[in-house]
Amino acid sequence: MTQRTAKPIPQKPDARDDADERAFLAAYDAAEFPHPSVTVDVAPITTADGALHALLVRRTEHPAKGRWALAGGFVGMKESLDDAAERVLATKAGLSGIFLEQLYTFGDVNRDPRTRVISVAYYALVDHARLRRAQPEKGEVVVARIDVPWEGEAGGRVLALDADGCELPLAFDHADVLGLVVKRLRGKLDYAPIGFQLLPRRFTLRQLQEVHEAVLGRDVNKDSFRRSVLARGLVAATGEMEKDVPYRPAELYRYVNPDRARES
Amino acid sequence: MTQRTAKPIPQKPDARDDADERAFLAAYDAAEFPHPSVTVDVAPITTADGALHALLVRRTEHPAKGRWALAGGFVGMKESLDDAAERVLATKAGLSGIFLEQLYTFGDVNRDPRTRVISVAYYALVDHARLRRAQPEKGEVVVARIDVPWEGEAGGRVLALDADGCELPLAFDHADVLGLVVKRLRGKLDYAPIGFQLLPRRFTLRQLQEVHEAVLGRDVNKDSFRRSVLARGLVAATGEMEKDVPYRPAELYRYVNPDRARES
DNA sequence: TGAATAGTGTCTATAAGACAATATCCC
DNA sequence: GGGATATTGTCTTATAGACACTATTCA
Repeated sequence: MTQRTAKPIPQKPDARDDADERAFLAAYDAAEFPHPSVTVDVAPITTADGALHALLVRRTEHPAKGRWALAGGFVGMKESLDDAAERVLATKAGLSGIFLEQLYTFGDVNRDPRTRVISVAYYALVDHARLRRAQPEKGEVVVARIDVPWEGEAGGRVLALDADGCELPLAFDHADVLGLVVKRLRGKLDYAPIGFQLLPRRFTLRQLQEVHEAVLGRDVNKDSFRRSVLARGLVAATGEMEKDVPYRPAELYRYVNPDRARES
Repeated sequence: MTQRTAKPIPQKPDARDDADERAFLAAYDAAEFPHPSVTVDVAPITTADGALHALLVRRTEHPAKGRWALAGGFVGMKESLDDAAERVLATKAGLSGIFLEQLYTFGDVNRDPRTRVISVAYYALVDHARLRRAQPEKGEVVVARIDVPWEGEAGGRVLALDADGCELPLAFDHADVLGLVVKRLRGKLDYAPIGFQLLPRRFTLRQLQEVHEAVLGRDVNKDSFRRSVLARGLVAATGEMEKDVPYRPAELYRYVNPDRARES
């Protein structure tokens, strides 16, 4: 899912230190001091109608009851952060097997009224049709348009809007999280192959361009976009053509991992 | 320090919901389930002799006693992550008032042999002279050369070397943390003003170029580097000149915040 | 045939790399 | 003066944007 995985820690073969360390660990009491709660919050993101959209879940319990939130949940004691994010995405948003990456960890003292909660935020990228079909095990979800009033490239104050353009009230600091998602995606789009994650496996170059425009929030030059995408060798033509379009159909492309080892 | 700060959550003025939520919060017991420990680990980074260096502290206690680690500590219950990082940097590394930014959160289940520990990693950028002078309240520190065997742009397996080129054994997953620091710095260097953080307030363009070369791990073209730095308006000439150099002295420049609001 | 978009070719402006020439310091 | 680096200027090359033109589909 991400490039971070634990490597076994090579232990120095020193018998005295080993016994010493075992004794220390046996006496260690993790409950000696109070610990904060740790949650993961996942923002499932897609593009549609030239804008970024996110799946939000309605909170049925306090705190922030009735507001809209990211898919979140507490991290289990025997569960890595990545695993927790995957689980939350599957149970709270009904999505599995999609691109998922850690974003940032939010740890201000009063960000949750219950108690001290530190939240590790993730974003998930998925094509629009799949996000529309997503149904969680229970609860109400909405695919909200994420509106970032233009503040340079920053991605500042964020609004979530429903299909009628009405603002959806967001829970906790989730507006901040979504703002940072937008900023991160804008920053990564140029050098990381993330646009493909927002499309079905086969796509036209125009669709890819529209994804880029939706993420960046501005038009991109058609000619140089096509040139640079093709020149970088990130896509391969399939020979198939678009169907059921009222104009000349475009060729379908697919994403190719250029040299096997690519950053996630 | 970073751009993330809590905004007050606007509460819907609904009297019944309010009372409802107060009752819920009063009954909430944060200790109902076991919680992981949360730490911050800070990597103080500088450049010297054409390479990245990091300040490491020797562990005097188990676990990983005797090994070298980042400056770390547990996050207090009434302390934000950023505040915790600042405190740890001041007490464990003897550095304050320098650039500090969150990197990534490491949460694999067995990354610490004591118990479940989730670590929010930060990096701090400081000029070389200042890092050399850093003295923590107690404990032994070293400024280690960080050696990243070339793996494309990735920043992979990492070695920490002392002044004699001997490998310093690293504690926990801190080699992974340092690898990600290098990768992040290489990625940000081109578009974020972080090179300046690794230099004193006044510096020559050659010094800035040497910083870029140390971070990127490769030579950069002198002419176009000077051109692009000057064209972007990120630096301003001071009129002062370098002193005590055995060749023609270069002009000293300083970093200028181009239009007030710049990302951190 | 007309509307709409796909796809190609060419020209230009801009940025990056290469290289040469001159300037300025210390020894 | 000699050695070293700073600084400026010019030429070449790669890339991005602009624009024109042809191609292909459906209505």
